[in-house]
Amino acid sequence: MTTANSQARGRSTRQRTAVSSLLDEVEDFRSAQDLHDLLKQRGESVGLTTVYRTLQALADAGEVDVLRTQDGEAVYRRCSQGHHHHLVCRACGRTVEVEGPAVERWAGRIASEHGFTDVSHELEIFGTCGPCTLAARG
Amino acid sequence: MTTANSQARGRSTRQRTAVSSLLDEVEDFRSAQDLHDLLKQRGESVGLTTVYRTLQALADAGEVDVLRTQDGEAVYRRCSQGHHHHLVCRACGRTVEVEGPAVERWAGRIASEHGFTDVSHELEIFGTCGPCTLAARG
DNA sequence: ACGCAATTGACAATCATTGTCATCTGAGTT
DNA sequence: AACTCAGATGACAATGATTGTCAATTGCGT
Ligand SMILES: [Zn+2]
Ligand SMILES: [Zn+2]
Ligand SMILES: [Zn+2]
Ligand SMILES: [Zn+2]
Repeated sequence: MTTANSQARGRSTRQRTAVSSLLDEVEDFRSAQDLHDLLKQRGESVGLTTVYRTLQALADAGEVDVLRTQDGEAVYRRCSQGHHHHLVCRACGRTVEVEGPAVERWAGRIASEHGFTDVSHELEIFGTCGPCTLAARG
Repeated sequence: MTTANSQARGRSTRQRTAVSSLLDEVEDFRSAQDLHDLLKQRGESVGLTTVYRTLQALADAGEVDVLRTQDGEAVYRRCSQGHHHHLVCRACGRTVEVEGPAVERWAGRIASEHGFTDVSHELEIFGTCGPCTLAARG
């Protein structure tokens, strides 16, 4: 019989461990390619295809958040579990998780008022963080 | 001298007119490829490259809104001028423009609380519209 | 140690988007 | 109306992220 606790997470491999623990250390949103390069630098080389698949699996499992940069590239970040949004610095990528219960309610109400079902939403706030604001002033 | 009123909009060509007036008629978010196909159907054929360039110009001029589908494809729609958000059907693209003054205030407050400046935000609500919900039930 | 299904990764394939560049054309000028 | 030429077009190639393929590898239960 299977050891019951590994919640449909598949086998434990060197590659998955490497990707997962890298995500624990990096705190900004990063592309699959970025993460792949970082792994190579650290000598924990993992095939690019595997990086993509692992990230996808983690995203499906809700363990990482995915969003898209302005040019459509997917970027990943390990976030806290519950539903939340992001305040992201355009200059350096610094990210703060934020919550807005009122926004959640508002979105749900708007959607149902218009007869939409199976509702979800995406909300990101972009700006220039304190340090970057200072840096930009010289 | 130039006729002064054409606000840096470039020349008036058959192709640009075709794309622009197509956008007036279509009310959902559509990809460049979709719009290109629609034009072909209508006998107003326009090169795909030109469709892309025209959409980009319109987007830069703030005359169309752009957002990305879940798989990263850019979709375009002629919207009203002011700041607003969208309620979009995942299945058919049907779109409703929505406003949320409270959300605007919330986003600004959150950002300044964290020392961010030059703030903007993106907010889209996704769901299945009434007709598509019915269709999905058979 | 054994056996096999899950996993990996080099490589090819896909697909939206952008770059190239020879050709065409809008719109002033004569 | 004919002339000019910078801006515009479009067929085609190139890019770049992501996904598909499949033979070789490996985790893990036996
Ligand atoms: Zn910053
Ligand atoms: Zn939310
Ligand atoms: Zn619909
Ligand atoms: Zn807003």
